[in-house]
Amino acid sequence: MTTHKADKIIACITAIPSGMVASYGQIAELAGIARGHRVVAKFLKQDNSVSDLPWHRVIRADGKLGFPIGSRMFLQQMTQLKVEGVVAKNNRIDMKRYAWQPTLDFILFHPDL
DNA sequence: CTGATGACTATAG
DNA sequence: CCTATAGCCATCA
Repeated sequence: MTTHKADKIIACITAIPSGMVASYGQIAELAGIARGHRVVAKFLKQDNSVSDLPWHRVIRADGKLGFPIGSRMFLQQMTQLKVEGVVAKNNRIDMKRYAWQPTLDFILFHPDL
């Protein structure tokens, strides 16, 4: 996907610090796509080619992952998150604790977002 | 332009 | 906890 929106989405996902996570909706808003959570989902579904993209830090707003519990991708994502210090209990992640709060400087650094 | 799609979300029961 | 539903929006055929 070589679109204008894609670049912003990539920029935002890349900005998520290790040890923290962000929801699809959160990324969409930061990328300038209000209520475009599904756009982010579709993007990740197709563009899995981008290397060094911390896609594992993008999870659902309710703390669950975007993959079916127990699936190969699910386990891979959970493993990677655990490595970064993000632990889940009962296949869920405590958003109150791990949700990334974009700093003001990040937002100001991307006026167009 | 029209309709379909998607690793989503909020709400209701 | 679960399923069902409507809403969502950029992208693509």
